[in-house]
Amino acid sequence: MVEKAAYVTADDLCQRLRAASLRPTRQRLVLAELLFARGHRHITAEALHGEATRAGIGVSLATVYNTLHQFTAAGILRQVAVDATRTYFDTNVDAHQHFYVEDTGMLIDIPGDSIAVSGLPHPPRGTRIDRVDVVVRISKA
Amino acid sequence: MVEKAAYVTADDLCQRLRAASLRPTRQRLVLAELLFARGHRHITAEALHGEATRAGIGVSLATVYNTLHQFTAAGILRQVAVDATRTYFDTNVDAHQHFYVEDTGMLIDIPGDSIAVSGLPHPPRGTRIDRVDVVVRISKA
DNA sequence: ATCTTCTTTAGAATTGTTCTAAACTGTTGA
DNA sequence: TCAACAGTTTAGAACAATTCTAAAGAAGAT
Ligand SMILES: [Mn+2]
Ligand SMILES: [Mn+2]
Ligand SMILES: [Zn+2]
Ligand SMILES: [Zn+2]
Repeated sequence: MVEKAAYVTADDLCQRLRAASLRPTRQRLVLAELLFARGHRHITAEALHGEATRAGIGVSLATVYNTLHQFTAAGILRQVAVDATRTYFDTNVDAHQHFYVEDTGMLIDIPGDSIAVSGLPHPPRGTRIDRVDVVVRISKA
Repeated sequence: MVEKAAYVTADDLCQRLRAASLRPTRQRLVLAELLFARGHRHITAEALHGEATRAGIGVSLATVYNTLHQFTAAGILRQVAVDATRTYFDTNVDAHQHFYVEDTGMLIDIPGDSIAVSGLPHPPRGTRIDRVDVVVRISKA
């Protein structure tokens, strides 16, 4: 709901990792900084690996995947399923929805309090609702 | 909206293929029958290939993929993106939404007229909305 | 029948992701 | 301070889903 402070210190990130019982290694700090230092992001593993590499920090792709999954398990990231060919990770873990630009593969947040879904039938007996995802697919013109 | 007749004849299927400028080959007819002969289905390429093979008809996996994509282009199938690891094809092309059972990978239709999404912001200028997908993720207990 | 075009297919290739096991690093506490 | 242990990283292999290639086969038109 409330936007995070624009600047996040290395110490902040350290805390966050410790809180998740993750050792603050060089790799995790670099990735955490790329992910969380400036506002929210929607990014794929490959893209994040590219950024780290371009930034001159050696992080293997395996570590990027490990880290993204650990962060997701820790609840500081979430996955968004919009396209069968790539997995997006979202640094915004508040309830919210997405525009998906099919031409470019870009995701745009829709604040959680702007959209309402009504008329949901009961889930099948023996199941409970984990989440309601809304993806608004848009394209040029 | 209206449910299709329970029985679909081979001739029906032929027509449908011709209407899409697709030659009614043995393979396409077999796949069309598996897909459309009895109510609606949500199925992956691999699963459909398995069914065809088990039914004793030789259809290559490449042909299954080709056919599913051709049917999708023709508007008699649509794809559903719920899980990054597999692509589901849906024989129900009317406006409707889904429950997704995360434990089993099963999809369950939610009639289009039961759910309403309100409060959608305008799409970014220069884009138009193609579709609004709602996925209700559910799991056991 | 013949020709043309469309279709099928085996197998290779590609993509995105996960696994393995060995080397390395952070943390702890003697 | 430093060994010892547990947690972490990584290259590379493996895997799963899907697409591509190019050659052989089947359909429709004449
Ligand atoms: Mn994949
Ligand atoms: Mn895939
Ligand atoms: Zn988001
Ligand atoms: Zn459906």
